[in-house]
Amino acid sequence: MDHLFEGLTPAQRQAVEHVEGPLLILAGPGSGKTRVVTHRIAYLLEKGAPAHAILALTFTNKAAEEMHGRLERLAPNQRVWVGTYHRFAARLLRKHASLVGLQENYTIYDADDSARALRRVIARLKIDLVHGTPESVAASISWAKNNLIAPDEYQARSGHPLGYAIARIYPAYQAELTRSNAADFDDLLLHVATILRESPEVRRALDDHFRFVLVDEYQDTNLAQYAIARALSIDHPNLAVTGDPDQSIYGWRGANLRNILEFEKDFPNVRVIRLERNYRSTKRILHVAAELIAHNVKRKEKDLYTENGQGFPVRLITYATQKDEAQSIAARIADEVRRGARRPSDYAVFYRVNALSRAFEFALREYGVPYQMVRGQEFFQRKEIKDVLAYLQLVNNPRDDLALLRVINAPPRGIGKTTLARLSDYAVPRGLTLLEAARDCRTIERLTKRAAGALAKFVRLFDQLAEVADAPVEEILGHVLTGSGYQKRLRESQSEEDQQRLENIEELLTVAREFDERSFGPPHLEEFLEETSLVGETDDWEPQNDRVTLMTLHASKGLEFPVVYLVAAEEGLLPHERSRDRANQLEEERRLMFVGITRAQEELQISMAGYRDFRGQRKMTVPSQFLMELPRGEMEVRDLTAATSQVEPFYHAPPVAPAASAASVAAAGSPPTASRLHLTTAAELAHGGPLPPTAPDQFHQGMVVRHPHYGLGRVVALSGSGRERKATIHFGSRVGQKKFVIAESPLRPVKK
DNA sequence: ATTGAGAGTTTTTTT
DNA sequence: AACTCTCAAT
Repeated sequence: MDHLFEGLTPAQRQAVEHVEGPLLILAGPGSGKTRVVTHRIAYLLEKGAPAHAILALTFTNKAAEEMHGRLERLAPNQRVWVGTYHRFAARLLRKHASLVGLQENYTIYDADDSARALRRVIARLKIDLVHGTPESVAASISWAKNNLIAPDEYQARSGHPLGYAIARIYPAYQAELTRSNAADFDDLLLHVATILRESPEVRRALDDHFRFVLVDEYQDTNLAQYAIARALSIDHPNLAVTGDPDQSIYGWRGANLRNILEFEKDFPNVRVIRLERNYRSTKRILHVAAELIAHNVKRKEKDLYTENGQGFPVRLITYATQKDEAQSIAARIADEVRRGARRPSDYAVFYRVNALSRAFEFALREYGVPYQMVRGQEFFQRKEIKDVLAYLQLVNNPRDDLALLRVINAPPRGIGKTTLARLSDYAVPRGLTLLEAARDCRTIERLTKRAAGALAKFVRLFDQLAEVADAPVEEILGHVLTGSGYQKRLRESQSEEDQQRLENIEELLTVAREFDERSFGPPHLEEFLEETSLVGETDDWEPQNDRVTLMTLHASKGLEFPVVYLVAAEEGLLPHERSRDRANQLEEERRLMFVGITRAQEELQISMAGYRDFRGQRKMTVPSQFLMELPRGEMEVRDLTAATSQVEPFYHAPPVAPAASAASVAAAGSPPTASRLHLTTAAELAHGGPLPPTAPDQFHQGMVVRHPHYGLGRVVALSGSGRERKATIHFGSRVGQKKFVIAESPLRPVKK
């Protein structure tokens, strides 16, 4: 057990040894918090706590993975539940869906889906949002949900012009979700909190099951999340939370600082441990951070200190233009890497908004420096991916009207606006889903013959897909792609864009295949869908990739890098213009900058540009007010407004890194493609032994193959792995579909 | 019903 | 600048 305490300070050790009762760990940046938490879990396990009794909740997938990885090294193969709040809630909701009027196969709507649903509701209610947009309504509803205000409890606050509209829209929106058997992100938390409040048996059982609950980034907890953690810690109040009020940057999502500032009131006998020693940064960096954050009024004073060296002065640089800023940074990185002083992965560039990444991507590519951009969601947000996933969603949950609307005319089937309006007019008064209504298409008088025919055909497609709903996900996906004609349409298209879409769909097939391989027992469609809606692309960020990291300040939380470039420290961006009016929002922006600064281990550069291009316009900038709050004595301040850098690219990326071409933009932005494909192949080689005469991996979704007896056919769907890999082939209408185990079949790919 | 052109708008941050 | 939405032409 000693290995768990090795190298820990007394304070850290106390935290690790704490077993029973509430615990609050106030951990400054770089104070070894994750280490303490994982060691404590390992300690609990060694003390005999069963793994399933431990629940660790994080805020982001990235944090969950980090924790899980470290835990795996300390205590291998222990099945401790480590995951995000949303994932945990999604699982619980699966089990107890009926308590809140849902079925276990409910669909999770992402922000985009819920915006669509909301727009439909607003249109149906014929509400004219005089002083507002659907987005602002969505924000208000989200706020209400995060604060556990149910649809019927929502009261228009005086002075809120949208209030009355929202008081009408919110219940209707919620009814729409329930009717569609769907939950939005906020619902996952709200529903679970409701279940825990209204069903004492369930609450007690879960409280009893999860004896030890840990919450990371507690300062970012909103009321719904707080209610969940609290409800699980009543009979067994072993709730341990870690957090740092100075790093609370999710106020806009309903995070309530109160939760951490008053934890001690909620749990009177709480043990408070402060971790104030910083192991990460140099003295100078830490000092700059401390000076900045001291300007916040609403905070608990904290003494950050470090035994690390002074380090280099923090650089504060003003460039002439955005282009100069990006180019000099790229040039400097390229130079240091070329000289062997550092590796690309030592560097990170942080910006306030994603839109700023472009200039840096461009410059880094120009200098041949490999980079990876951490960007939320992206992959799963793409049109073609959402379309294809919507088919799966509909198969999984036929009540999902939104999914139906998305796919019913993608690819075009001649089912347009008018037909859908008529269908909806038929469905709504009868309480039918759109799919059910479509089944009645022959009896709906107002529909044209043509429309009815198209609908009937779609229903037939759905029924065919429903038949394979229990197959491995990759196989279902295959049937979707062929059956719907989606893949065919893209394949026949001439446009470059559609070819890219095809590749993205290939990628989705790979994701599905990996999911199938990873599952214990038969893969479950609904689990796949849960995973894809709750996991952003962010999670593909690989620290071991030797690339420069580009990310938003928000995404940087919890990470550390030897060299940090914090760019675009300008008024309107940092602090962002939308947070200037309210004092506490301004403080949150300051905390955001604090988070960014404290990611740096050895070197930090903060920069701004005199001019910045934004939305096509070039505008003169104003330095961030935060810059005035930094201690100039520690810093090297330079104004390069007059200078313009003119350096040739000289560093050339190693072969693994993408070359500078149009295609590599995507590759650099979304590393998964190559690595995923590669990993799958390797795994299969290990798994399947010597390869059969026909390598299963030669077969791809949609390709043409030859069978000695049946002749030419096309691959409809694939599933399984290694020797087990099976292919469903369509040989034309006379023969129909046949399924083969590839390794034992005489099938051969046909070269084009 | 579908497509294409023009107008208008935009995301701050994430699950 | 890039994206979405609306409206008119096919």
